[in-house]
Amino acid sequence: MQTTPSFSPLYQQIKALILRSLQAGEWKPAEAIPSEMELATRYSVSQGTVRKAVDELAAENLLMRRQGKGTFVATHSARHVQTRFLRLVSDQNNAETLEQAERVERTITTCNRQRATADIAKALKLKTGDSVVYIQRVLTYKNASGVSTPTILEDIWLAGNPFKGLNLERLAESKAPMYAMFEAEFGVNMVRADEQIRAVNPTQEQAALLQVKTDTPLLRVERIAYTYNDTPIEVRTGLYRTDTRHYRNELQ
Amino acid sequence: MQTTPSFSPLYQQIKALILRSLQAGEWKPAEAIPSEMELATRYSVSQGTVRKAVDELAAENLLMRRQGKGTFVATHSARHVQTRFLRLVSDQNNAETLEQAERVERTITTCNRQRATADIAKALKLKTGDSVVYIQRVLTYKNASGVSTPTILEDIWLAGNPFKGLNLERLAESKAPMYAMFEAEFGVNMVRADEQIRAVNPTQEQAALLQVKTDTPLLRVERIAYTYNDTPIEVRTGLYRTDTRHYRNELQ
DNA sequence: CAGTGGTCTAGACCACCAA
DNA sequence: TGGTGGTCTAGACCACTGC
Repeated sequence: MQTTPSFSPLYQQIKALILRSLQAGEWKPAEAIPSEMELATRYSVSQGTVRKAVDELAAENLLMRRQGKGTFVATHSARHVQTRFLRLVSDQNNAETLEQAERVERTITTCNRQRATADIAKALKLKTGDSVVYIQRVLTYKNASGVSTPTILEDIWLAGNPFKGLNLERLAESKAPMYAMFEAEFGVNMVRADEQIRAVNPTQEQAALLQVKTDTPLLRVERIAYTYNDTPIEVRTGLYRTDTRHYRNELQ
Repeated sequence: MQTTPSFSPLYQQIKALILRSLQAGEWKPAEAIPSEMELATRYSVSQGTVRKAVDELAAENLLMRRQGKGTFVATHSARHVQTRFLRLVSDQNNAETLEQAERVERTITTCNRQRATADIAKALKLKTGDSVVYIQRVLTYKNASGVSTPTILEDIWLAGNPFKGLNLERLAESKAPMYAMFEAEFGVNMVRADEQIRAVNPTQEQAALLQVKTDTPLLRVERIAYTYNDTPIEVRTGLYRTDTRHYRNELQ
């Protein structure tokens, strides 16, 4: 054992190897990866070393462990993690709301291919003018009384290359959350995101889409989302109404 | 070894014992706790079991490990963790800004003892009418050109009991961040917090204190902060100007 | 140099799951 | 029943710190 080519702990090297396999798509989302013993023999290390590598990947939400069953590649399709990246929740955040799976309607208002502006290109680590997919959509929540409230307006820019063939039709016919669809249809797994939050007023057009007045304070949430290896792949600007909902955060 | 009175992993029991010692103040913030070997003999378990318990406490930011030196009780006084609970950062978030330690001026506008309202009491797990300390303050940032901008307005309610003797003078004379002072003077260590974020407009009074117009959109950040064992001990409502700063968040 | 945390191993046993 | 992850141990060695 103990190959140590460059100097880093063995388990970090194993972690990098597993990461590479994930990235290469050797194991797809929701599939099981080989057992700890198999990985140990494959990499010629002890089970404990594999365990530590897998522990870290599980802590970063790239893998999911299930005792007695195996270790699985994280997926956005699993029921309880669909809202992993959506921090806007109802003010009466009761079990009820979670049970009812929050009837959300997604309306795509725009979907086309564009040339990246300097800002977008920089955030996605592309060159200005490179092809990107632009999407605008509105999320509308329906409460128990049947009242519909447009609540979230999103402008989304996706790196063009990984999303060849994405268009309005394919978006519209997908009923799954967007990240679950990206994963299933394009093999793009969102793993991490940074957000910057500000309070703003909407423009005329934005106000119309959210059915609010232009002097309504809204949250503007600017997100950059990453796949494996810190590769930025999506820029997303969300406008959130916070009259009956709030952005929740836990500080540790 | 292997006592297992109730059923939970040994390392969880060890973790609970260490937590109890922290809570009881056996080891003060910034002090070293006993070495892993000492703890192992003290609790009659192997070093590996202690290690796993300490690992989890370190992951939760209750302990800090330093190779070759020891394991230390987390503190809000340490230079690089002073802003652990303040997520509002400059838009040009460069090294410079961090270096310069962001000249902040804290102005206490109010400090008195009050009877808890129903809302505050509930959040702090007290009874309506119990004694609480109320503080209002303004944080003003000074940039390199010497321009001062009042940026954060905070209303703070503290559980009365742990903060006996806290008054305007003691607050005013403390130059350290508030949580560092709480820790040093009252033995209260903030460990975790939940925040709810909305976009709002300020009232007349709030607008005056932040030197903005009443139609300026602001972030309202409602925080409940906890000590050991998930005991709520502070309710804090912040109003943040986001014209040159933003609330940053990392999603995983 | 001695003492601390960090890594790695090998092996035992437990808890959970499915067939 | 056999396979999976989860716990626990004992011992070896490494890397960092400070005297």
